[in-house]
Parts: sequence; C-alpha cells; structure tokens
Amino acid sequence: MRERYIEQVFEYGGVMSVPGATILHADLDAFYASVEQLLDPALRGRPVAVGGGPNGGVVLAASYEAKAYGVQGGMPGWRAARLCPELVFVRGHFREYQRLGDAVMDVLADVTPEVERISIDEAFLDVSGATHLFGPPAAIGARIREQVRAEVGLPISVGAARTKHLAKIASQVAKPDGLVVVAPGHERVFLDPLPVGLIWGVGPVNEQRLADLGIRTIGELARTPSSAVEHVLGLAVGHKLSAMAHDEDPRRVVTTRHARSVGAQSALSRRAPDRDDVRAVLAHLADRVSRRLRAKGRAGRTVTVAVRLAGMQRSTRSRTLSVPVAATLTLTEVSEQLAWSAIEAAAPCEITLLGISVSQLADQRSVQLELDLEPPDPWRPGSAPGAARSAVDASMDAIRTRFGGDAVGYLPVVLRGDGAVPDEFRELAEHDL
DNA sequence: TCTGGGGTCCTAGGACCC
DNA sequence: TCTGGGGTCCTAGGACCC
Repeated sequence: MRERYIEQVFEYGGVMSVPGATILHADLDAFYASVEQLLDPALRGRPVAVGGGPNGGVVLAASYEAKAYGVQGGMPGWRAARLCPELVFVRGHFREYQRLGDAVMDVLADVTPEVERISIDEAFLDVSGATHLFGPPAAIGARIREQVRAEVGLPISVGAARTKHLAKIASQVAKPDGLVVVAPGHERVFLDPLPVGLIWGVGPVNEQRLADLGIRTIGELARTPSSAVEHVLGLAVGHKLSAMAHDEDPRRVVTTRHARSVGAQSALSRRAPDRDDVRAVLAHLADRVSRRLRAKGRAGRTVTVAVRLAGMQRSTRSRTLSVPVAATLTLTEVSEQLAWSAIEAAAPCEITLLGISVSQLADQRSVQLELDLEPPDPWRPGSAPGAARSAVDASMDAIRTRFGGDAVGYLPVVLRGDGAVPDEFRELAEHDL
C-alpha cells in the first residue's frame, strides 16, 4: 500500500494530525478492469481490456497492466490488440459494476452523509463534520481505502485537500492505489510542477492551445495574466482555468443534483439513411428517453437530435416546443423531423450514429396535458390526441414494471432486436433525474 | 482497422421585445 | 432618409468529463 503525504515531502512528519484538508476525492482504480480481475483470479496481473475486441468496438476500460502498453479507454479494440498482443478482452459484467460501485458508495456513506457521487466509481466527500469521529482527513482517507479493499476487494485512490479541484488532482496523483493529502499552506508547492492537463476542464485541445503560449505546468499557468489565457481559451474557460491555477475553487460538495438533460444514442454500422431504418432507431431511442422521463415524473421542452456522419463529423438539430414532452410517440415524431433536417443538409451521406436528447426539463406533474396544449401543428400531422398517447405510455410503463422491459414495445422497437451495447452498460452511465 | 454511451457547460449569431 | 441599447430566448457547434 502506498501512502504519500505532501506535507511529509515538503515539511512536517506529523501529518495525521493536520486538519483542514477536509474535501476528499475517492476514485476507484481502473474500475471495470479491476472488477474483472476480482471476479476471475486468472486475470490478475495480466493486461485486461473490457469491451472492444480485435475485430471491432472500443475498449471501455484497461487494467494497469494493459495501460503500461499504452492501451486506454475509448481506443478501438484492434488498436489495443496491436499495442498489446497478450491483451485479454473480456465482455464485461455490467451488473457487477453497478453492484460493487454501489457497495463502495455505502462505505463512503458510513463516513459522512456529505457524499457527492459524480459517476459509477467516483465521489467527493466533505469530511469536516466527521473528523471528531474518525480523526483528521488523512486518517479518514486511509480508513476508506482499507475498508473498500477489505469489504469490496477493490483498489481505490483518495486525494484530500481544501478544495474539490485540488482533492481531485491529488487523487489522480495518488493513482494507482494511493493516498495523497495536500495540507493547507502547501497548495502552491504541490500544484506548480504539475502538468496543466490535470486541471479539470483541460483536454487535448486546450492543452495544445496553452502549449502554444509556452504554458505546460500549472505554475506557468498561474504566472500568466488571466487576460492572455482568456484571449486564447475564451472568457469563461480562461477565467475558470486561471482561478483553478490560483487554487481558487468555490465549489461545495453537493449531495443532490438534478439532471439538466436526458439522452440516448446508438452507433450504427455505416449506412445510407433509410426512412424505415431511421424511424426504427429513433423510436427505440425515444422509447428509452421518454420512459426514463416518465419514471421520474419529468418532461422536457427542447428536443435535440444528433447525427454522426461517416468521417465522425456530427450535426445536430434542435427544436424547443411550447410545452414539455414525455410521450414516446411525440418524441419519436419530432426527432424524425429533426434527423431528416440534418441528414438532408448533408446529403448525399452515410450515417454512423443517431442520438436524441431532451433538455429544459420540468416536473411533468405541474405541466399536465402536454399534448392537448400544443396548437395544431405541422410537426404531428394526423397525430393522436395527447390523452390517448399518455394513456398508451402509462399502460406500457405499467406492463414493463411488472413483466420486464422487453415485455411490450412499439413495433419498430420490437423488430429491432440487435442492440450493440447491452442495456446494463447504458444504465451504468445514466445520471439520476 | 475504423472509432461507445451517458452527461455538463460555453459561444456566437439571430430573432424578438421593450 | 434613416433608425439606440439592453435583455432574453433559441439554435448549432464545440470542448470536456467519466
């Protein structure tokens, strides 16, 4: 086990007594791959990739043994196989990921209720109210790591600092399987030598733009006038990054957060767009999205459709309706209009993905009669009355609740039985509404 | 050999209103 | 013969994160 304390490196030895670094970021290491190695001991110590394969698909996660060869999440399987010939591809146990991720969050919840889960495998904690029970943040971080290892069987890295931003960077520096505590007063000496790419919000594009200014470390960024950074990255991003580089991060740990959009997308084998095909895919996506909305009593006014063309260019079309929608058929029809608007603008073309997203969300209960309130409109020629649509959705939702998600569906959805990605995987990434 | 699926936030131009 | 300034909403695109 590696425990590293920044204050040990730079100043004191009595780290376990240092208070103040009360924001923790806990992040499971190579989560999916670690679960596979936990479930199958034969995989331990070997390079493992979840998902993908030499003949298609992308790698969803790579074990540290695989990362040593340069294999990364998001990489096409064939490329990963070329980088690492001994790489073992596994299909993935998505239900187990959900179960074990939840189990880890239970461990965190035993420390404090102030937990902000930001994905299946990652959370912030504010432990300022827990130190009287469990000791200083460093001790709490160590305790979390021990308990997750003992009770769940997985390696987890923890960063502790005064702010979320710094705690997150600390956990990245701690990986794999480590703990890094940045004691108050030591932020600058910790941050300055680190690469700007560790800042939340700096990806490949902005990293290159900063490099063009001669900025490679967070220290160099902090010494650059924010006006220069804003000029290159835009006002908002530049301002935020400068603030981060100066260790100014006002964000608090938030335990409840409402989603601002809900979406679903499907990659398709490259194909010329076809009316029936497009409708079938969109019906399936609209069904997924609208069911999630209705399950939470939500609806949304803005419908956005994304189309990806051969060559990876994306095109989007959106329409804001006068009233929020959550009915499957309405969403399907609006999406179809939008999709063809994008496709026709690009024609002739081949498409490789279709996606639907609904935003401007509102509570459905307060905006009932969604469809009857819509004026007669060209978007739904000959459409069924809204009440009928709501009734159909309600009975289908009820049947699915009792008999399972595949028990009933709109015709195109039933006919399309070839989902490339299992629903369990999709559910892992869904945010609470 | 051909690139997943779920999200967040920002920008810029135009429409529209007062 | 020539028309301001500010605010809000909508749309399309893009960067980023897990």
